[in-house]
Amino acid sequence: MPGKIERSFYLREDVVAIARDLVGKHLFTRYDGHLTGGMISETEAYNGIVDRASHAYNGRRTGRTEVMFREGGVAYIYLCYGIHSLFNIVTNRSGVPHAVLIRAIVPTHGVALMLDRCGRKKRERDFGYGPGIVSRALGIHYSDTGTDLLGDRIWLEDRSPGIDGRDIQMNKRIGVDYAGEDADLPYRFTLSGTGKKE
DNA sequence: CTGTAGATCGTCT
DNA sequence: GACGATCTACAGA
Repeated sequence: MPGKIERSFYLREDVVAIARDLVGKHLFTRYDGHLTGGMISETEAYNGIVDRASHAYNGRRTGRTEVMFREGGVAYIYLCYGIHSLFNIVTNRSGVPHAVLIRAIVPTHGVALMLDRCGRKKRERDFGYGPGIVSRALGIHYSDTGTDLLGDRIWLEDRSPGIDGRDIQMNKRIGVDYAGEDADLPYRFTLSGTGKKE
């Protein structure tokens, strides 16, 4: 399948640059032969052991965060608020726990199935916005953590070479007030016009 | 339109 | 035993 993003993309040093580059890429899943996917429209970078907002801050290495220390190109998915599976992409080489949270997609493939998974009757304009919704729509469960993103279950493709850097907005991350000054770092990237409002 | 309460459970203390 | 990298429903204006 041409266009699948290769390992080297995930192995780069700069997780913030990777988060920016992921905006406009496509994320796909295939469960039981059912293809669903969309264009990534919002991401957040989590910069490893020096980032108070990261689960791996200060080298915290537990059963849950262990997968973040693996070589880039695998999924880190964890349960939030007992309800939501949040999907992250592990980056950098083995031992460096960098990750990028996918906060929103613009659904493109298997939209009817995604609506059904989310219990929606019709497609609202902002369907696909929100990290919990992204996983639910794509069928991703936190038990999928560790899945290799070069396999045929969850993967990424480069289908939008025309994304203009000027269309990507940079802002502070959401829901990380506990992180002190690091909560103000401009590690969130949004494609213009795809936010929750407007 | 805005604000807020409640859901719900794996993980870490 | 407390707490989330959240979402929805519902109340009030």
